[in-house]
Amino acid sequence: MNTTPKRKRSSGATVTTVQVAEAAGVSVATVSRFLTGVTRVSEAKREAIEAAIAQLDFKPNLLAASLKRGRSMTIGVLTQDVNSPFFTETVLGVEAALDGSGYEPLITSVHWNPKEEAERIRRLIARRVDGVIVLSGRLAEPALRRLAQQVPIVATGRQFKTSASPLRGLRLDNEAGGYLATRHLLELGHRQIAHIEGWPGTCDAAERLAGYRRALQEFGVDFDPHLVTSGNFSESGGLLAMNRLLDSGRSFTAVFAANDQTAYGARLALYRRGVRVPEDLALVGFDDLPASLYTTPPLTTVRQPMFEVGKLAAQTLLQLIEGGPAQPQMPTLSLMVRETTSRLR
Amino acid sequence: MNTTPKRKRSSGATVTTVQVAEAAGVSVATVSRFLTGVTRVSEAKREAIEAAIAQLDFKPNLLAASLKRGRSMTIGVLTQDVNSPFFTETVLGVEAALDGSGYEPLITSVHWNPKEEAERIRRLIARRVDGVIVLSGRLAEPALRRLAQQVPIVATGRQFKTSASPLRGLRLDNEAGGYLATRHLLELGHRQIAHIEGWPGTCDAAERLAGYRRALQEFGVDFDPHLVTSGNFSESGGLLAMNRLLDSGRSFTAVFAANDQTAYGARLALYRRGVRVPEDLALVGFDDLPASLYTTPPLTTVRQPMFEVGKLAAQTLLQLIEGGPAQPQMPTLSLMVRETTSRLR
DNA sequence: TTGTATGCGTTATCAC
DNA sequence: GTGATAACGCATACAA
Repeated sequence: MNTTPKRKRSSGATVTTVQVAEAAGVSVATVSRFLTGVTRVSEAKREAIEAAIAQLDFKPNLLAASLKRGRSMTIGVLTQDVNSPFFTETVLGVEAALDGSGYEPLITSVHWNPKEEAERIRRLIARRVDGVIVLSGRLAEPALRRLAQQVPIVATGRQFKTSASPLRGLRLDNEAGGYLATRHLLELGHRQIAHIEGWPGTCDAAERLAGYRRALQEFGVDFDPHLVTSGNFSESGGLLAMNRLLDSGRSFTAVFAANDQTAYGARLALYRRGVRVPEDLALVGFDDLPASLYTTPPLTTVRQPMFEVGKLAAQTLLQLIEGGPAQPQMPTLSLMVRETTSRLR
Repeated sequence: MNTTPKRKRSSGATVTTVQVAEAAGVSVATVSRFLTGVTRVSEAKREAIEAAIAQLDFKPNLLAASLKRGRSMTIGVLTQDVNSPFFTETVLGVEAALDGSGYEPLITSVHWNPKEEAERIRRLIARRVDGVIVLSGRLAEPALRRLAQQVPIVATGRQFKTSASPLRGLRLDNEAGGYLATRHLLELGHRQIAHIEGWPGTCDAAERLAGYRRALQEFGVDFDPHLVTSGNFSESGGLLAMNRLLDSGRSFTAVFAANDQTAYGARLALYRRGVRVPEDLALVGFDDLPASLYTTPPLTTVRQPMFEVGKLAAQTLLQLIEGGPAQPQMPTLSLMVRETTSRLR
């Protein structure tokens, strides 16, 4: 130990259970019992301890407790982008589910970087989190499975082969969402429906496209590859894609964008060119971000119940930690009909 | 200890430095030195330790290290709403500043609730975080100052009387922002300029209003209280306020909204009534949220450099932790002229 | 450079 | 119900 007392807070040295015990005239064990509530403590000692704690301004050290217990009562939450409503809404759901459970979330963001993702999980494990929730992770399944041997993991937006290891995937039916969006347009009379894809190569993008194709087929509309152009789930991607579509010379009366952000970008491209929505062109998004209620006009979109997904992820993880079975039932997608779609005239 | 081994991971019992030391044929101290890098270790032992670590799949326990060191190398970040771009952008700045410093952020959200805020900080202290960053906190100064005696705290969106305790406030000049927004409208020829206030009673709201009044005065325009109506920094508040303004019968050609979200709501009210922006009415926001680049049309707004604020907050906190002086220089606000404002015709 | 011994603050085991 | 005491896993003062 240093002789100089390492710059402590004003109150001087840290006060520990030992000092509380001394001041209260009991043993540390009793103080600990009082704190954890695991065993009954007599009324007299209880009061003495309470007084001592108040007088000394004692704050229990969770670090020490966690070390001893072997559990930290924290769960790590990895988000790709703290700046995206899509993720933050899920985090809200996680927080809601954890509230009152005794567990606390430890949120970090990894910026869509799989290497950073693995590194973060390792550091969380080093911190001895009791479980990890990965939102829309990009880490390969084998790597994830290896990590799951050290700590239970629940990942959203993914599916895994087996549920042997404490690893669960929570995946919404994106194909059904794409189908819902496209069918809505078809029902409104549209037949020339373009699609701005999501990030090429991702499951989400592929499944939404598949749903789009299934709806077309169901209505007897031929699939036209020229009406499909790729985006990247971002506003700028949507803007560029919309411009490409407009410049292609193909005619179309509706657009299904792979997500809301893509739709926002597409909307701006249309505004710039004086194309009215929905009079000249119908537009449907995917996600139902909070902002979609206040776009001009409010966006028709497929609602992803991310709050519920977050809640479910946390509940599933808790079950995994307790050693339960954990076979979660996924919520379903729904269509939010607003003002960017109207009957074809 | 339980006789049942408390459900350990597949690899069996946790592997510690002791076992690594045994396997490598050295002492625990040497293993520790290898891990921390505080002292040189001979090449031979170093290799032996590395081999042992790899073979045993050893993961250092940060909890134990933190307990021993008295520092956890984590800093707590309190955000009011993980779901708001305003906060999440600040968090990004914090992460950027912390990156490479050895410290890791521990993010939690407290939903604008001062009681929860205090409780969260206490729990963070229990976890022995080395510092706390509070984003737009609502906790009263005395309470905050008391907590700051236990751990250094940096709070954004606030100012404090003295800098005696390890507590710093980081506040942007909101008055200057309100002035900037209003002057822009005045320069475009507008004279009847309405204002939708922020949350009544908050500093931010009051200062932005003050800036609005100063600009009016500077241009010799009388302040008309009927052109000011209160909002609450949210979309729905902006929508309601805009409707009130429109229904009041007063004439005005421009609106300065207290923040971007308010402007989004106002924009929707205008769309619903067929009022064109900016042809019929100019609109200015405050914050420059990422979404404001993609509204229809893109929103003219006052940019709050929240990323920089987050960075500055983290840097200031780090200095506080090291015991430095820490008198941060705040960045300034700027106007982002986009497409919701035009010259009065 | 390396090893020994001790302690960080708490919880859990055991005997009373 | 209560009190000694031994861990939890790691870092460091000290001696070598």
